[in-house]
Amino acid sequence: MTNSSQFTKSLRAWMDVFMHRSMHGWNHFAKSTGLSMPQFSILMQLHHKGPCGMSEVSDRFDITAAAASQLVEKLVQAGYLERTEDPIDRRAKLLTLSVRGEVLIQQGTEERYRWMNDLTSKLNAEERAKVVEALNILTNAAQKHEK
Amino acid sequence: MTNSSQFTKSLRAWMDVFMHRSMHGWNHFAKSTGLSMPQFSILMQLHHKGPCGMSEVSDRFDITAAAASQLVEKLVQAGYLERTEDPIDRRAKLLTLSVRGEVLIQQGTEERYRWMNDLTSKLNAEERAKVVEALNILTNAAQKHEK
DNA sequence: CTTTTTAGTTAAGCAAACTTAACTATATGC
DNA sequence: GCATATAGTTAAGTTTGCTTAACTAAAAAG
Repeated sequence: MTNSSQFTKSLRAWMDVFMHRSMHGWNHFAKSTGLSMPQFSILMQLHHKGPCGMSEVSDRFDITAAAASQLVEKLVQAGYLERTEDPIDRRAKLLTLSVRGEVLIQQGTEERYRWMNDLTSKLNAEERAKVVEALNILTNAAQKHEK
Repeated sequence: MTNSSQFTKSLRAWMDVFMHRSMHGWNHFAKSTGLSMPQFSILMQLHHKGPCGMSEVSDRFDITAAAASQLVEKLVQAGYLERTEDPIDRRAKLLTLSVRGEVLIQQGTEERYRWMNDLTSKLNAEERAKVVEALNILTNAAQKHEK
């Protein structure tokens, strides 16, 4: 097998198992909190990208401004989000995760992380070191790639 | 920093960026196919775990048998799934991805994979080798852990 | 200063996911 | 063999996500 196809194969295998597992986990967690996936995804987005306006929500999830507004309204009512007026542009709103929202996402991440941790708990020190190094390489590459 | 907390930190950082990105990607892809996320998730499950009965779908997604039956019906109508009678237990149904369903999931995986590939395209041979090794370690660990 | 964009909200209505309840058909336990 | 449990379907009704359309308010353009 060529190096390149080995790379492809390893990437695919890992993505397959990891994505399947983590999607299931998030779904399950979202349900346990009483939030729908669209609602939950907005919290995730805020957590990941930081505060933003309403329009970024509708862009990101490819829904109308009306739909975004309604989803956000529910999250504000439930206390997961804070929606303040943007002082620079008073038409715009500034959406930020509330403490409650932040805690919720942390808990979800914790559960997801725990699976990874269990899974890697039987690795020896050398293997763990290799995993750390590779994940750092990937995370760096992703950050460069995003911007 | 201790080794253990370095490990935790690397794991978290990678999970955060990767999950956010891939969930967005799947959402987008599902929307482009005209399938809803619940419908799409069933196809993903079938792809990942292989053929199963109706009850496994309702268990897996934590929905009633009625809901599962209705979702599956739509997927069968759309030609993504085949629903046959289980020859051993004639009450039960055997759900399998059709060729069309398989192709759909392959396409989605392809897109997700392409992102990873772009992101890693600037890595040198040594880095790629490290990534391959680590992902193989993780995939193996996950497979042991699942069963 | 007036016109036009832009950001967001609200209301009405449709479509999809989901539930409960009643049902059919097959398998299992006694 | 009969009662009971299990696998799945169908129908009715609720909830939620989403859209379009009409709106308010502020910013930008002229």
